[in-house]
Amino acid sequence: MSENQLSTEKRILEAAKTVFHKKGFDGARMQEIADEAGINKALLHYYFRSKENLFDAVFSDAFTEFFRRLFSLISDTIPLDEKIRYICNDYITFMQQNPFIPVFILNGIQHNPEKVAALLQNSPNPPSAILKQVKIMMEAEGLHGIDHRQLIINIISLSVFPLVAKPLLKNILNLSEEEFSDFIEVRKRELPELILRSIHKE
Amino acid sequence: MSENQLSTEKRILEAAKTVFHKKGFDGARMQEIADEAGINKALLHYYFRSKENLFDAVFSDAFTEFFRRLFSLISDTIPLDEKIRYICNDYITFMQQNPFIPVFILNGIQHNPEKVAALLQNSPNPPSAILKQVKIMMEAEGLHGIDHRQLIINIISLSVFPLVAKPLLKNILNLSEEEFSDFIEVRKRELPELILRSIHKE
DNA sequence: TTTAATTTTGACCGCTTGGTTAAATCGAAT
DNA sequence: ATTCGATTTAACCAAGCGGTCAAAATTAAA
Repeated sequence: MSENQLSTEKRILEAAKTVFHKKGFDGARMQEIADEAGINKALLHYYFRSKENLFDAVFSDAFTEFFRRLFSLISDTIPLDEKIRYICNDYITFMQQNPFIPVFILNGIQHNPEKVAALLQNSPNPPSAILKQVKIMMEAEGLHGIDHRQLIINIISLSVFPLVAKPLLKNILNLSEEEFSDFIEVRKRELPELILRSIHKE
Repeated sequence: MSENQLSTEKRILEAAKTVFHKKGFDGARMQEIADEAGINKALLHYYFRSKENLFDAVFSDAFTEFFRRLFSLISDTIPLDEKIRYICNDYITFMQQNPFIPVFILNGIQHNPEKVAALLQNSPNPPSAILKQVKIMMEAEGLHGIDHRQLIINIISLSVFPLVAKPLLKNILNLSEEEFSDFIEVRKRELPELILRSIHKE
């Protein structure tokens, strides 16, 4: 094979990722993916039998990467407050680098709920185990003021949503691209403190 | 016109709303909307010239309703803490009743950013005015610990995101429909307190 | 060099899509 | 009853869609 080229299969996956992330399943065109990969459309079907198959591959990747970070950080053995700082930072940064992934996943769930359920349950860190772990950890630190599930959802909401709604927020807050970045940087610093204050009894 | 029937145009809009909200622009089919409205497909084009036009009508409705609540609540003259309580409650309730709207709007933004910008600027309560108002109000109450824009985003994030990600959360937290409702009810009570604690200097 | 297997292509297919059109139907005014 | 405009329909169209296929090009094995 040639010098700097990736394998054809990898090129296809990269192209499919670009197109599917931006346009979703219904909005994506096989021809556009082929063009993006610089190959013939028939070759897509040679490697992945159908559009559905190709989408599944892209979705699994995105979904796995999205939750691997969260779940592995949560199940780490560092103290709770440090954990919260890590999650906010790590998560926000990841989504800054992959701006289309959150909405892509949200739509993907509606497109095929059963597959998502299967992906979650077959994860190396299934949600049920994570939940139990957080609950135990919070009890160990004497935090009874808030339900552990509510805490998790708060962390995710505050970290994820502003980037999910980025185009909207930029418009509402009238921010340029740089100003929006600054705005997010401030959040990275302040969010953990806000969350920690919300769980420590005063 | 016949007894209990709505006007044809209203019937079309209702049908389009149902289909577009659930499937988005790309996933929706004009034939499906026609069937849902119980009319011929050509009639859609008689009232609205194109799919794009019909979508715009539906999107404007959803978008306007979504932000009218927020903006009118914010610009009300009640005290800040009461305002926050109202927003959390009202907003969460609205989205419980219109589960598809948030993701629909999020996708709509990607589909036609310029139109969204226009809708925002032509609103009776443009964002810039709202922002200024919140800033003044916070300064009047001596709240200098947090940027007013960060506060607004926090409120929206905590209220909206759990319902945007409902199918995912139900799965992760392993909740039935009723249990999820209960979970959200708890949030309605606890969110305002959490937010208020985050802005009052200890 | 010949052979066999794999990879890539262009041309093609059947179907669905948004959209059009001419004719039919209806409602009210004359 | 006739006319006339607005409404509704069935039939149709060109374009675009996902997908197929046989042949060409490439690579590896003999």
